[in-house]
This record gives sequence, structure tokens and C-alpha cells, in this order.
Amino acid sequence: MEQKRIKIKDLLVSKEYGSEVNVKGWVRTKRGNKQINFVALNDGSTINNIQIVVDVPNFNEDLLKKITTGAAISVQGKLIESAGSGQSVELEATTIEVLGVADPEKYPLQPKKHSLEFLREKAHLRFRTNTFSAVFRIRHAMAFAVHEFFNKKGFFYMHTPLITGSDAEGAGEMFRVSTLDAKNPPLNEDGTINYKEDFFGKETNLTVSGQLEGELGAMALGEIYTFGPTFRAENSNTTRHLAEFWMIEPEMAFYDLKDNMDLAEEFLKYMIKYALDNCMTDLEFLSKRLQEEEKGKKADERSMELIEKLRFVLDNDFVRLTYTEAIDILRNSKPNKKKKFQYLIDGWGADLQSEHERYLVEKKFEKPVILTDYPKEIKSFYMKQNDDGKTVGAMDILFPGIGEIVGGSQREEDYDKLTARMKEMGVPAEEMDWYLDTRRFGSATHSGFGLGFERMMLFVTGMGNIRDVIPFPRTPKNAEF
RNA sequence: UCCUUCUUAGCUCAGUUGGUUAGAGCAUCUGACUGUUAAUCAGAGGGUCCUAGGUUCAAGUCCUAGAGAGGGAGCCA
Repeated sequence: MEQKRIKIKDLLVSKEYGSEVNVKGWVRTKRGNKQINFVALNDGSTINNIQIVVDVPNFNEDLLKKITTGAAISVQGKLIESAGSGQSVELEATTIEVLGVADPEKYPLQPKKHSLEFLREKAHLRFRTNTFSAVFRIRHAMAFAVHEFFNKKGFFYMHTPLITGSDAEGAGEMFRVSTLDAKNPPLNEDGTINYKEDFFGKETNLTVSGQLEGELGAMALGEIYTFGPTFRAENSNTTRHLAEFWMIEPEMAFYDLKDNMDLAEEFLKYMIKYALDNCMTDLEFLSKRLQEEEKGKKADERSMELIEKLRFVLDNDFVRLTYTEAIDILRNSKPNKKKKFQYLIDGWGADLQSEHERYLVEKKFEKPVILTDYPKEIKSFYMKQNDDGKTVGAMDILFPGIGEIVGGSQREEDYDKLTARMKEMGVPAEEMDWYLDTRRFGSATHSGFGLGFERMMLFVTGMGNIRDVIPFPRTPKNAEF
């Protein structure tokens, strides 16, 4: 009689030697000789494999031939203490069933190391590798940690729309949503497209941010957060941009900028701690992988060991400084004086380039930095205008190796100041009447921020390319699978 | 979008100044081996040298265009 299936993760810590169990999974490797075969089997529950010991004379030769890398098999067997070194337990097979064969001539994943670029082209199968199964188990844990953190704090998870009728969010190029015939759209008399005929009777796009809707929720429920997909049609080709990514956007009534920073720092540390507490075997694997990869580099070019890096961020306060202070530090910095920066800092007002952010985070302070109070000219219309008339209550959190991971602000709560700023920046107030109602009726101090989930994933897993921390990346010219 | 590097076997790569039949490691297959750990050893099969033009007696190698990929920059999360 077939036993109930046990997951390999549970089996590996089981001490019930002699018990009959069933495991199902995918073959990683098979090796051996005419008398004995060893099959490394993985079912995705853990990065570790169970070693199946096959006494060859007891099995049909054709059956054993079908057990190749990638095949799905079901094994009935006896759990025993391993006779070899390298694992503590193994499964002595009594019956084996091949559930699905994998032609070794055609199966793309070979029992050897593959490049991340190659696996990106095989994104539908890369879950079956150690690296990607580790990354996506951690991704699950991080998503769970997001909800756990906010739920514990009494925040409400709010679903903001993915299709938006507003094009004033001001966070970048948008993807049009339309059911009109692209070849023959209905036209107005002046030749422009008549969107009154479209599905929603107006121009609609995929959301670039749930923030504005999130503010509506916060100004009633108190503290809310969103966690959902976000779409940007920017032609960005970098290791840290996606056209479709997941963003977490908390929005809190009665929080000022400092409260906002405190929450963001606590949140980031919570996620890191969650990974350390729950994903250690996967982190250890990724750390080892990273170190192998960096073996070729010089000692001073190597990054801090992954787990050490996570603990370091967890144990240290983030540096907090204003934009103005940052400019002073940068202006007097060695690379600026020696003209090593590509963009030299000479005055106040310009946006920081990534070389400047990297200097602050990786050279000067060597820990995460929260920059606040940016010039109003380089920030969005909804940010709280400071009393100096020059800066706004913005805060960006910069992480080593990643750059900007969080962008947030205290929101402008004053109706007159907000509308004046919208006018200056050409934001159409008529379309935003619903948003302005929060300032008309019961306005109050409130703040929020956005965290790019995949950027957090980059940091926690130590992966170098954002395409490798989301199952099916969408980037310019690429929407496979 | 800009700058830059790359595209040769299933994978990772080598291929000299333009010159005979394009190589290696791994993977695959076959064989050997009674406990292997990326098993080991021996052998075999495997090529649209990214695509299209061009220069030349002769192009994987030089030139032009295109496609795709990596890295960096900008935009940002």
C-alpha cells in the first residue's frame, strides 16, 4: 500500500529510521554502477535533496533508464541513516514510479552550473534550479513578512485599482488600456482619437502608483498599505528596473516625516529579520554562490558576505541627513575635489546622480542612508512644502548596491498650497478633484512611502539583476511566457 | 534612449597577421567500476561560426546594416 506523500523538507529532519514513506519530486542527478544507483531528488520544499538509494538488481532496467535529470518520480522506500558521508538520512527505494520522463537530449537544464543569462531565457524551467528555487522561496517569505508586519501594526491592506483613469500620478510613462481597434480607432472631428467610444468612455492606463488612492484610504481608516503590481512604460534597461513590478505603499494619517522614516526603517529591518529567521538554508546557499562568483575579483572589490551584510543592516541605525547636508559632504569629498565624479557638485539644487548616492552609502557612511528635504523643483507636487520655501518633506532611503529602495514624503495637507503647486507644475486640478477633497474635508498631517519589492529582493538575496528576483520579468522588448 | 562589450557544439568558452578538415571543458550517449556527492576512468556522436549584404584568390576573423544579450548612464521603486 502506498504511503501518504511526505515533503523532503520534513523527511530530512525526520528521525523515524525504518519507517516506510513516499516522496515525489524531480530528479537532479543520478549516478552509480550496475549494483547501486544514487538519485538526488528535489521537490521544491527545500533546497536540499533527499538521496534515493537504488539497489539496481531489484529494479527493471527500462524503469531505471527513464530516471534522468528532470524526470518526475514517486519513490516508496525506507528511511535509513546514511551509510555514506554527505547526508545524514537517505531513502532506500522499494518501489519507484516514473511520473513524467524528461528526454536528457532535450531537457535544457543539465546537471552542471548554468549562467543566469541562459536561465533567464528558460525562465519557465529555472524554478527547478537551486538558485531560483531559493530566490522564489525567499520571495514568498518576504511577501508574507510584508503582510505580517503591517497586520501586527494595525494597518489595513487596501486594494487600489490597477486600471486608472488619471494620468496625473506623475510617476512616469504609462501603458494605455484600451479595447479600441488599433488599426481603425474612432476619431474626433480634429483627428484625435475619440476615447468616449472606448470601454471606460475615457482614456485609461495601468497604474504607476497606488499612492493617491492610498491617501484616500488613510484619511479614513488611519493606516493602510497597498501591495500590488505597478506598471511603468519607461524605456529603462538596467539591472534595477522592470516594466511590471510589485510595490508596497503604506500611507498613514497623523504621521509626520520623522514618523514616516521611523516606520520605513523598522519595516525594512523587519523584512531582513524575517529572512534571517525563516530562510537561512536558502540564504546560506545564495551566500556561497555569491562568494564563488566573486572569487575572481580583487579583495577590495568583493562585497560583504550576504548574511553578515543583512545582520549589519539589521543591527545599525540608518544615517539620516538632509539634502543640503549631503550636498556639503559631497562638495568637500575627495572624488569631487579631485574631479573624479562624472558630475561634479558645485551648487545647491541639482538632483544627486547615482555616483553621488553610491559615495554616500558605500564609501562615506557604509550603511543605509535616509536623505530628506530635497529641493522642491526635483520632487513631486504632493510633497509637504517646508517653511524655507525651497525644500519639501521628502525622504529617500538609499541602500548599498541598490540605490534608492524607498521613496516617500510627508504629503502637503494645505489645500491652497497644494493647488498652487499643482498649477506651477502643470498638474490638471480638474481631473484630481476627488484627490483634493481630502484637503477640503478634514485634512490632516499624513505621510507615506513606496518600497520596490524587487529591489528589496535584490538586497536580501544578493542577486545582481532584478530580472532574476521576479518569476517572469517584463522589460522593454521582453514579455515572454 | 545614450555609451560600451559581446553573439562559434546542448552549456561555458578558445580560435594568432585573413590561409588546409573550426577546437577544449562540461553535458549527452556507449562501456568500465559494489556507497556515489558537480562521482571517476575510457571512447563516440554533436557546428546555419546571430542574420543580410560587401571587400578579397581566400572571411569565424575585415567593412556596412539589422537583430539579440551583458555591463554602465539617464528616468525611478
